[in-house]
Amino acid sequence: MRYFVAVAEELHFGRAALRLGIAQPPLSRAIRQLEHRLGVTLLERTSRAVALTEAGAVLLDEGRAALDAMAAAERRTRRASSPGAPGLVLVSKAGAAGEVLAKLLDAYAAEPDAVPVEVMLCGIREQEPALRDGRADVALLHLPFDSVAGFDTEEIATERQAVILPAGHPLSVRESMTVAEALSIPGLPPARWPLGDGSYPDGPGPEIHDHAQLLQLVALGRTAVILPESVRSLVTGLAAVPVPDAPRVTTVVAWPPHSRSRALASLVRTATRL
Amino acid sequence: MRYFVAVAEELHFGRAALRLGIAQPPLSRAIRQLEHRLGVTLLERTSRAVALTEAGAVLLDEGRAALDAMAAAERRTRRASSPGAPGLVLVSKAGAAGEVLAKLLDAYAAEPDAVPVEVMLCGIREQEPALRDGRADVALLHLPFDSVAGFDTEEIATERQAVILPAGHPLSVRESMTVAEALSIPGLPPARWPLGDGSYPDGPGPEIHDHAQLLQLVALGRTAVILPESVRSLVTGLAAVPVPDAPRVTTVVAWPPHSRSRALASLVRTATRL
DNA sequence: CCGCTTCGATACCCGTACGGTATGGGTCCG
DNA sequence: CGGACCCATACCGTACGGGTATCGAAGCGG
Repeated sequence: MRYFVAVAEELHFGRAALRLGIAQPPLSRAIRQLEHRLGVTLLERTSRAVALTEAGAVLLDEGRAALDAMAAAERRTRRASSPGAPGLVLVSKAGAAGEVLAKLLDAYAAEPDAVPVEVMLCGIREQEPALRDGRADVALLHLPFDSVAGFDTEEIATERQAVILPAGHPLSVRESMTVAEALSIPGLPPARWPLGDGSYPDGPGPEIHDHAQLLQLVALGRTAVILPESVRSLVTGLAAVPVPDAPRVTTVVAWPPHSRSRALASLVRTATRL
Repeated sequence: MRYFVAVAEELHFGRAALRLGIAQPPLSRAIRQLEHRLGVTLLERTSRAVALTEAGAVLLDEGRAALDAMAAAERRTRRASSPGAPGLVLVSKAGAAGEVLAKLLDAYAAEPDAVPVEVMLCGIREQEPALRDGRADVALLHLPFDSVAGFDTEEIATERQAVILPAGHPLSVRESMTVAEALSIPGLPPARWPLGDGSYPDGPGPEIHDHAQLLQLVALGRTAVILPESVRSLVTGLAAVPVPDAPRVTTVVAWPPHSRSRALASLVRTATRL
């Protein structure tokens, strides 16, 4: 399965073999054997190019999920033993959910059955994979930006959004703005967020990988951005103008649905009481 | 992984080996190698008994999920090719959701991009595993009875519940009943539904596996049961008395979250328009 | 138009790792 | 104390995965 996913992603046996650390002929053979075992043609090969068939595309999707599940099994099992390891790994976007995160960690630490929690801060669009492949046990996600597909969730906070501007910007004296106004501030093109597949839409604004980078770009006067109001408390030197017509942002705690960890259940219970 | 799950479920190397179709010594060795590779003790063995460690319990959970994902990948890939196979497999509880199901199938069949749909009817608590391991692509579930953990869902219908009685039962002339009344009808002990782990609670009523069996038991005057009103249309010879204080039942369509099938998306879109 | 390059498939060889049988050793029971 | 039970160890054979060398088809440039 690892072999097939590599080939399907590279669409090139040579590069896939390199990535897998094996030679190309065994890889070709392995894929042929897989096709034979399934009774299905997964790849259309010409001597110049490789293309996925319909069935191949299905197996790429499903196979990725299965490999993630396997990796998750291995990681979580390793962590379940070894007392040095943290009891729970919580993943959050760097620079987001600061207040809520601190409150949650404090409240949980005060619980009688609390275990050590490791906080893992990562970029945008990195939380879901981490949760799926077992690097993390629980995440703080933000609706409607993040997708919660396939996870159990509990809402823990909701807040309005504001447009974040460089301090002293002429518009920072405004009482409120509309989304349309915030997206068309002269000289401050809106930042571009990654799409579902990791690519970026076209446009004049900078490409964003995480919140720290984003807020620095705002401070430098290169962009403006609509974000939950609470980020204001994270950085000085930025102005925030409420945007009433932007959707409210809901912070949710999310975890893999089959999890039966008592520590996780306790953390979630704490979160719902915030 | 298959080997470990077998041993963890049987808690007996000999039986597990039998189930796996291999001899016992290679199985012992395989488990030891797994433990060594993970650097974790998974099983506490004495010469008389085998017990799971904490880490072993984690691996049993996660490993089951991973094996399901692998099986799903294999099944869905096989079905994605082979034009004889149905394009979608929809699983529903036998005897439930009759009207909604028929309406959904009709509406979907009228869509321009409809593919053949195979309907798989199964017992209670069988839908979730079927969806997870790829035997089915989409399910009709009923809240709050079924758990939708780990699936994407869309609501398609909601209805009141009624207590289903043998025709001619003295109470069948009532305009309505309370839950408390319905659960304590003399001579008609409430049926016992399976719990999450497949076992049954104690009590006088019969153990239920599917709705067909249940309705037959009602017709025979052996039990009474609170069910969504629509089941009344399925069977003649039964009476239904509304139970206003029972929770309303919501029928949802559920599917694995990572699915990207166009046919499934179309079916879901049809369902939401019902 | 012909070589050269590119890329997947084939042929062949080798080592390892998996599966099988036989047996050992600890524990509980009669 | 012997026997039954059950997991571990020892040993052996084979089959499968991986490596190298090479082929054959398809673009592409001179």
